[in-house]
Amino acid sequence: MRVRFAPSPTGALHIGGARTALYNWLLARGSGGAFVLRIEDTDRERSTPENVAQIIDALEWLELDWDEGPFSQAERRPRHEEAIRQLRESGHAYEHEGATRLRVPDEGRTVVRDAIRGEIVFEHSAIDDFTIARSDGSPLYNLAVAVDDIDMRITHVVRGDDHISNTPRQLMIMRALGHEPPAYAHLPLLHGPDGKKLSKRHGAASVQALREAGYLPEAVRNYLALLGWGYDDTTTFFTTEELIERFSLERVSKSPAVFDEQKLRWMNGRYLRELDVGELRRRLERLLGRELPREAVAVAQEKMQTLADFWPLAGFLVERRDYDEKAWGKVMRDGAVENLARAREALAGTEPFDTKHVEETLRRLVDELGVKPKDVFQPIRVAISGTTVSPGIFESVATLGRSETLARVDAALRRAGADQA
RNA sequence: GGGGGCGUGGUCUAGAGGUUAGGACGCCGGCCUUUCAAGCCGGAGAUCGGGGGUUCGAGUCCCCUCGCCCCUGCCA
Repeated sequence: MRVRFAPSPTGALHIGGARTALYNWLLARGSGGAFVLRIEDTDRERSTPENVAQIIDALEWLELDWDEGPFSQAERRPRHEEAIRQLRESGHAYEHEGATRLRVPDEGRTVVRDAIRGEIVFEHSAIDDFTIARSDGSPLYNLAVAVDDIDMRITHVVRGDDHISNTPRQLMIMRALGHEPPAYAHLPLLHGPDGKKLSKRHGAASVQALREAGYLPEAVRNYLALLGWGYDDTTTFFTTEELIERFSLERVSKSPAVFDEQKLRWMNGRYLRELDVGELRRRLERLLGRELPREAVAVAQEKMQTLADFWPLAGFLVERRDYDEKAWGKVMRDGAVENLARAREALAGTEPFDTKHVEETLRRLVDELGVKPKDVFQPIRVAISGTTVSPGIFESVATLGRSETLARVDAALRRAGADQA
């Protein structure tokens, strides 16, 4: 099996393209075949080196490696011109106002045998003679694709649904050139929440945006695999090996799917929690560009859904930050300040200062004061984290350490005192 | 306009004539409980786009219809 991913470099790779690449890659890896990367850059205005680099970058991040390429379609122009010449000489194409058009017979039909949709019939009467080369001689999309797929000995063309209508044209070119076409499979398109085909206009849905938002490539692969494909009625999580083994075109659905970031977040959280702390720390440090204490990472892990969640949730374990005024106002009232002062005394004597002993200390204090747990815990939480949401309070306090915890509590007590005065 | 594709809860899907239409995300409630999550338990939500047929029986087969999307470019 020889498959290819042939994006046109129009900017960041969006998830629709990423899914097409993934499916092709799964097919190649599952069959022991080859995955060819070809950049469709014959439109010079849109194809910039930066855009090409973005695609390569996205594929690398997704860990979808290719066996051949990247080939530049533009660089194959001599071969395309040769094919155009051949078509004109054989009478399959003719010149019209300087451009070259393929002669489409009025009679007959071209049948596309699609692995996902079955046979699709196109009556030739509905297809006009179409242009295969501009008047300056440069080859156009349908010609270049047909020639390249033949030359690169592609056996299965797996691409988006939006190419179905172009398929009979490409088939005609291949046959006019004397070649048997490969097999085809057209994937349902990915739509935005507005129901339209996904494009750059739906901004956030690019691979680079997902990376920046803190998603894991393995989670993205799993999620993307399920957008348009299903294995059975219950399995949701697949290792990449399982995807390679189980993926098949026969089970690809026919209807368009809508990208749902909430579900991706959920799935990403599940993958995140499976990571060992060291690995999670490495990934966080790479994303945030700074070193992080292992303990802070361990404490935050169970509450993160994306890597980007770490800082807002647990950044206070790394550096002090300002109080959230709403949180302060809500918690630092009634007996809160007094409870906080008592907690300070108790923690000052806690030995050793670990999670277990911090918990014992604070729970004992709750008993002594005869208040509800949160009357003691929340003021501490606000004092050390600045807000009402944080990882577990005992772990947080222990991770922060005695001196830093006491310093922050003291600062909060001073502020509370100033408030009253 | 012409051609093509698609239509199962808000979303992703299972279903290849006989199931109380299954699962997942999200949502609601409960448990847990130190906040928020996670986890566990439970719940609401689909007359399978609509209408006709065929059949003892249709989401599954046939016809019609509606809706959405794609192509229709000297873009890809």
